[in-house]
Amino acid sequence: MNERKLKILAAVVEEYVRTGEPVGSKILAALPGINVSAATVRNDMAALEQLGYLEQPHTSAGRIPTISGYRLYIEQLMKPPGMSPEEKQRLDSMLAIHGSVTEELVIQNATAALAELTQCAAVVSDFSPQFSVISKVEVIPTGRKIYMILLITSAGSIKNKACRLEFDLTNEQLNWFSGYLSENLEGISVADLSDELMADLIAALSAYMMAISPLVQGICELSRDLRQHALTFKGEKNLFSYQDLDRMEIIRFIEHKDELSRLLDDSFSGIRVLFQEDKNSFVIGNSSMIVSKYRKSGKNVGSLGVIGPMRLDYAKVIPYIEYFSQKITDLISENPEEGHIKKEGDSHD
Amino acid sequence: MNERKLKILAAVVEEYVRTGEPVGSKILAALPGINVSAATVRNDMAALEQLGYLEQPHTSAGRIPTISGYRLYIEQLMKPPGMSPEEKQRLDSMLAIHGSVTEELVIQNATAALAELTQCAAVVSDFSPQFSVISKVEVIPTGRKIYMILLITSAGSIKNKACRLEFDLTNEQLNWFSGYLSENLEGISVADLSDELMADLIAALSAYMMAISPLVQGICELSRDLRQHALTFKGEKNLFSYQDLDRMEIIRFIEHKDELSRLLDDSFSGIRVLFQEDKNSFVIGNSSMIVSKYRKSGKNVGSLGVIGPMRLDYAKVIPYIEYFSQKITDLISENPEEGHIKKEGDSHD
DNA sequence: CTTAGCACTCGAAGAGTGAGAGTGCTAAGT
DNA sequence: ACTTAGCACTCTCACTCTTCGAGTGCTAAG
Repeated sequence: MNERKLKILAAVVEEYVRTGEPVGSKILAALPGINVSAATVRNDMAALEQLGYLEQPHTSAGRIPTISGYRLYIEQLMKPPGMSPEEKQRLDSMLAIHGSVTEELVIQNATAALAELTQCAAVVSDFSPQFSVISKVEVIPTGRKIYMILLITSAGSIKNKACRLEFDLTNEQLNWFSGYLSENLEGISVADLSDELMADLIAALSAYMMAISPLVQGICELSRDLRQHALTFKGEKNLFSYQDLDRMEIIRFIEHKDELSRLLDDSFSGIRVLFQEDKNSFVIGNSSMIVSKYRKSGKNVGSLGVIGPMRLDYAKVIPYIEYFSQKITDLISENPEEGHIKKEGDSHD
Repeated sequence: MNERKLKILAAVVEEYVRTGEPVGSKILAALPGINVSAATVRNDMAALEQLGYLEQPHTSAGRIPTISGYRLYIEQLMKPPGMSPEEKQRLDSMLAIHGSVTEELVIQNATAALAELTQCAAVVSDFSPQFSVISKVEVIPTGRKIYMILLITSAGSIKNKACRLEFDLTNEQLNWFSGYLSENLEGISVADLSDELMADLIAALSAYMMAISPLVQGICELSRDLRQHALTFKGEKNLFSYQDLDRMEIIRFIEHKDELSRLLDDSFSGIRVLFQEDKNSFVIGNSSMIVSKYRKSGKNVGSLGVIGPMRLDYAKVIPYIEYFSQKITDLISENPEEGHIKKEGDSHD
């Protein structure tokens, strides 16, 4: 395995990603940087095929990279072009759409930006809400026996739910209930909103349950919402533009969020690239998935990534993902020394 | 244009919708209800082609309906099977998912249900928020110079936005501002939240603007959000499963919501069916779009519909749309006599 | 170790063919 | 006057056959 073989492998990957056609020895020999004849390239390619990095769709076609080929390219061969300050600024401005004040917005914006930039589907599994604290609980009558429950967290996200009661509450009842909730829930960490805590709440309120049961149930549902981290897709429809991804598989993939979710929540660090290694894998055939963790004050609190065709400009896309996950980490981390929410236009280096 | 020709046209439409193959005279002649020979059917089909209701993909193929053919079928020929009480109940239960307490939820659920039932994309343009009233305005500090503005309407929808100020407000300032907003905005109809009203607000607060300008701006944005009715899609991805719809066109269509929005807001009554009449139309080729208005207390306040292939079981889908739009009308109308929010399980006939 | 030369392989694209589905027309039947 | 059987005709689809060319592996010479 010499230098030149690696160079040829890299060239095959890049050329195949660019054109979508199997790459032949003639084309490679003509490439700058490869200063040997087609015959030599052929010999090297035969060796690379032997090693499992390349394959031939059929005897008289060029070579295409195998999964191992892509792996080797991504891990050792590709040379991501450094990002220019202008580019960084462009990315930053995409993050700041509508002045993302809350963590949730930061993360959602970053995911949408990633989908847009890469023309792939982007996905994020955010369980940072679990590490926040209930900062406010309100019950607001909105007319006709309907009451709105609001839960606001320290991370700035709002959950709400409307409930219909059998009877209207008196002001006194409302104030009491509202006060009780504030007393007992505000300051509690979301992770501690266990079903037991909810059961306690229900027990404590049992005397009043007849009247307010839908409200209590609403609160339980909201707390469950908060605890379970949501998986969000952006730009799924980008996937449908790629010829080499099967529509049915895409739909299956999008609809089975649970498997994806399990995978994203796996603990790992750095960037991870996944392919459909075997037919039973839930990853879409001919697709690749690149995921990265982001952190909040040192703890892993979510993963984001893109799903696209295997023929992907990894040298461009991977740095984007790295940049975004680092950026999210900076923006949502609590320690102002190591990263905090800054205004658009500030520099981040 | 006699009875039999109409029967044949209907049969061609139904058969073509079912199989996707051009329909020949032999198949038609064999159909129950058509008791003439294939030759006679051929003569009639030739006449229907002359009249512009049918066309031949090529000389030796069967006939397929033209747009006019579909139109005539939809307007006069199809016989929608009446919905059984069980079916109505099934539809009703789809509407009640998660006990749709607010109008917004009712409408969103109905749209999702429609997409699911028809396996098409469903779309809704809801401007009912314009006819509701601001019932509550709150400003809630959520830490670190961040304040959350909440707008709640009488229809039960919540809009919120987080704003970052330069400095923290004192309790006094917060109470004053909060009170001022309640005083001046609560009870105002959303339709009246004009830019002028906002300008007045800004003028009145000018003395304090330095400190709270992001908040005021946030309010303006929220009021704009409320006034402009959102166009929502559900199940867009269903469209990608249809062979005869072009992916690129689908994407173009979904991304250009403005044209669609213009069309949905057009005033019309009853059900409207659209096809791609000419190549410049923004409607997807080979697709059809069926839209219907729903009302609130007599006023048109939104439209919902489905977008699917032209080969659609109109006799099934159109009644669904009619039923849902009527149901929404019932559920969101204010007059309890003619329709009001009822609990799941109640009857609606 | 590299390269030119060459025979070989195999898919893509085009041409040719037969089968089959469907038509329009004509002439006979009711 | 309308319906129907019969028939010649048309045109696509699926299939085969063939050619073309890109790309290969191997060999032998540099």
